[in-house]
Amino acid sequence: MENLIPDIIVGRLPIYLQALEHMKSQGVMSTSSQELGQVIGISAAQIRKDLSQFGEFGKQGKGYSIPFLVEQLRSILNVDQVWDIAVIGAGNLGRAITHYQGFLNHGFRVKLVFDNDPRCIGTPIIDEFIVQDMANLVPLVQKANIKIAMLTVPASAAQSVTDLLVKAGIKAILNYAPITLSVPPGVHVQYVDPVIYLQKMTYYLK
Amino acid sequence: MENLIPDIIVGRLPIYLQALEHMKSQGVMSTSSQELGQVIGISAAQIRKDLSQFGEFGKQGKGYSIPFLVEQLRSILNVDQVWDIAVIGAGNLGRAITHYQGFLNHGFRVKLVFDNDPRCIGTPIIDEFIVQDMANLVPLVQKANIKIAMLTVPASAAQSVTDLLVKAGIKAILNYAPITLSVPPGVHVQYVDPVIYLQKMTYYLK
DNA sequence: TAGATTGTTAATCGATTAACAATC
DNA sequence: TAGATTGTTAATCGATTAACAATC
Repeated sequence: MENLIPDIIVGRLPIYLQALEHMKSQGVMSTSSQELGQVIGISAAQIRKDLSQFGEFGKQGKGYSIPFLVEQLRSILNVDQVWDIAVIGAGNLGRAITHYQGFLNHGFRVKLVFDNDPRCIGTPIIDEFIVQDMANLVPLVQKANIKIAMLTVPASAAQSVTDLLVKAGIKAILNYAPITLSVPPGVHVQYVDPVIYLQKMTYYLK
Repeated sequence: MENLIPDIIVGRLPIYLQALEHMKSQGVMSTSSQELGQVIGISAAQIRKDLSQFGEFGKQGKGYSIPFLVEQLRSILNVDQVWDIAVIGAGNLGRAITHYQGFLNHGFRVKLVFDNDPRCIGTPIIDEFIVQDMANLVPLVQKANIKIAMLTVPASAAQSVTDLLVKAGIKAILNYAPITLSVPPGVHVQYVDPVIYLQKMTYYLK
């Protein structure tokens, strides 16, 4: 039987991975839960508890091998492979995402870009990226076997586009639109509307 | 004495506000905790409990007046005013953010944009937006009395730029760079690195 | 009035922290 | 070996849910 890991723990794993990859790129070969916790602002006990859900990755008295733990976390998070992504909406944000180099080497690659604006369809974003007609979204996403989408369309279009994405077999949506999406069970959504995060901070200001 | 509200509750208020503003724009004048919860996927009990931290905004048997609750939430979140924002990094993402219309009417306005690339400094992003030299960040942010920054620089520059922002009096940072920032107490940081959110979802895929 | 829905209390559930034996 | 740090257990802390009297 599958051991069910709380979502809140899963959400911390990418943060651990990010910090460990940074240390690794600096040539640091090992760390402790204490040191890692200091860097990312999480208690050492919590890091050890979280990791213990997945195995025993450390050595008493020694801490953790960074290359080993990076490898383990990549495997746990399924980013020891490359996931193709469809970007929906070729406005300023969609194009910025398509240009972003930060996905490479972290498990992701933008493969298709869609828009419904005729002035935009067929134009190149970079060399190989031609903006596709949203009307062809379902067959093209299905054919490319893409499971992840990034949604950068206006709020007014977001739900209807989401319905298309679900129809096309998309299982994970990173949503930049300022609206809560309705999706069937088994489809994951993460919200990254900047306004939500800014308003969370202005509560504490003034 | 100030009543201390848990951060997790504060984080839900902008979601309530977003949904209520959407309903309001549709001409809906009132709602219940049940209905609102359905829309955003949060239990009715939790919504009532959260709101009760700040006052009594509903009427038994009737629910909540949407215009009234919107007004109250805006006031609680301090977005019944307009906050000027400094965007740091005039790359693809920084420029996309500067163009984004979604801040207007939600409490925010991009006021200054900075970069350190000489080929970029002095060029206009839109009519009134000239990219400013990062070397002038501290005095310009101080003079404009800006308290909120959005950080779109590479990870390698993020911490040193953050130190400048803190020096300039910035109290809230929305960080797109893939790195945990170190800030003094009283400075708030929210993380919106897309890779973190994508990796959180790929855990559940395949 | 009768029905609906709030605000709040108490019970449940889940997450974090502290502490330490095991051991590298 | 002595010191350091893990993995894990038990205790604490906090968040969510269920239930219902109050009342519009």
